Amino acid sequence: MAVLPGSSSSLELTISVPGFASSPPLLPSSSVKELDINQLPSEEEWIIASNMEDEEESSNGEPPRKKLRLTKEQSRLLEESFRQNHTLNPKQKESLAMQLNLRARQVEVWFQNRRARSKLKQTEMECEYLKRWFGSLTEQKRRLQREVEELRAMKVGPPTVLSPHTSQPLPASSLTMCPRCQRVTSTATLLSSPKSHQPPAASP
DNA sequence: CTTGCAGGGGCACTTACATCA
DNA sequence: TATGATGTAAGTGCCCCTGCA
Repeated sequence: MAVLPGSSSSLELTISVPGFASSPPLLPSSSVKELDINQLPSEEEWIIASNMEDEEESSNGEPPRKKLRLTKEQSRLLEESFRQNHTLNPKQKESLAMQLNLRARQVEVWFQNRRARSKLKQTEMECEYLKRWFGSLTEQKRRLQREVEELRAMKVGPPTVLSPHTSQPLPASSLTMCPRCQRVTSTATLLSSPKSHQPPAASP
C-alpha cells in the first residue's frame, strides 16, 4: 500500500528509539521493583535455577519449574548487546553467556523473547497509527458525502462553476473531483494547470 | 545437477511462575 | 490474605535454510 506514509522501517525506528535505545533500559515499573527486591537473593536464585537443567534427569516426577529472574546487571548487558545486534551467532551467544554466567540456551531464549517483545511493540504502534488513519479517512468520507449532497442539490439549479477560460458556466458533465485537493473542479482546469491544485496538508 | 535427509536457528504460540495492586 | 492482571523465562512444534551423501 503505497499510500501509507509510515512504512514498517520507519515505524521500527520510532519504536526502537523511545523504547529501547535509552541507556537505562526501559523496563515496566513492576520489573524495576522486582529487580530491587531480587537484588540480593536473586543472585543465588538464578544460579540454582540455571543449574536445574543439568539435574532434570532426576525429574521423573514433576520438578517445580522454578523461574529465573535476571539481575539488573544481566538485564543491562543483554539490553546493551541487543541494541548492537538483534541476533547472535553461536560464538557471540557463548561468550555473552560466559560473561553473564548464564547458559547459552538462556541467552538464546532471552533474545528470542526480546525480539518478540520488540515486534509486539511495533505491532501495537502500527495498530495505533492505523486507528488514527481510519479516523481521518472517516472524517474525509463524511466531508465528501456532504459535498456530494451539495452537488446533488446543485443539479436542480443552474450550474455555478464557471470556466476559467471562457467565464461561461460549465456543464455538469465536465465537472470532476480533483483527486489531490478533493475539491470539485472542471476537467479542463485540472488538465491545463495541475499545479494550482495542491493537496491539503498530509494528515498523520 | 538433483534429491532426500539431518541438524540448527528463528518464530509463533503457550505455559508456568513471580510480582504487584 | 486472596485474587486477578501483568511481565517474562522457558517449553513446544513448525518452518526454512544449509551442508552433505
